[in-house]
Amino acid sequence: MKIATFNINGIKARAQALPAWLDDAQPDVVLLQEIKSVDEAFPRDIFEDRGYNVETHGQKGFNGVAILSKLPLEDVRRGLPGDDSDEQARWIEATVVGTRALRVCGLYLPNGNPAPGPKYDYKLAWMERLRHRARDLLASEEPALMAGDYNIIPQPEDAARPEAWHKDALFLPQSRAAYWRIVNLGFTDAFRACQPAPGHYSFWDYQAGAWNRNDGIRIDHLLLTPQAADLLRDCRIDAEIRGYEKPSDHVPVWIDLDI
DNA sequence: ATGCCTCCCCGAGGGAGA
Repeated sequence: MKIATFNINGIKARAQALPAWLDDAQPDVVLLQEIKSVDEAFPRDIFEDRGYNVETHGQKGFNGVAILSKLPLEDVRRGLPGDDSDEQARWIEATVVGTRALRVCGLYLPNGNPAPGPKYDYKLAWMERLRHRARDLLASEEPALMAGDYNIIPQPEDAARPEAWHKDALFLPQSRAAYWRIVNLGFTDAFRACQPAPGHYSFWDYQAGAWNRNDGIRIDHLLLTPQAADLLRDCRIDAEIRGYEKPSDHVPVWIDLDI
């Protein structure tokens, strides 16, 4: 089973590039971030015509997450637990019903800049809520994953120019500590498990020719529970589509699970 | 680089992103 995460930076702006990638890559499940659309305006037909079930958790203007799945989806839940006053659409989860059930969680973790400030406080608070959900997910002892745009550069080797990010919310020690506090509960970073080498990125800024200079960062991650990690066959980044027509600033990261 | 693009809101220029 091929499962991808992809921050598309607006469904309207990606109405060509996203289907083109789907037709080429043929993922079974896709976790989308930054759909920047309300549920009613999401172009479900594009995906249903290709055999995907579609579940969205959108909001007007920005944020918004979705799940596409060729297999049935059950027990869909929207919103990260822990703060009923949080109205930002950054979390959706569901069970993919195949030969064996797989719980998939799609997330768009807050950027947090500028740090310090209220946006950074929100990021750290959101990560603490994420830690609680992660802990419960591990306790289930089922194959499960949390995948999406984490807005975290885990290690210096995950940035082409780590020195440029030292004061950034994506790389501050406090941000990385919060990320590792979650991973170290018992998750496997699927990409690092398959590819130990530095120099692999999932985001390149639109500005200053970042793609042409390969000035990237790796911030889109798939974290697997032990029961899912046991099924991991491969993990790759489809970097080449960053150079295609009207790309997102992120590219897809995907895993192949033996399920 | 406290921002060189791009996306969204709308129907001008500002917020947000990373």
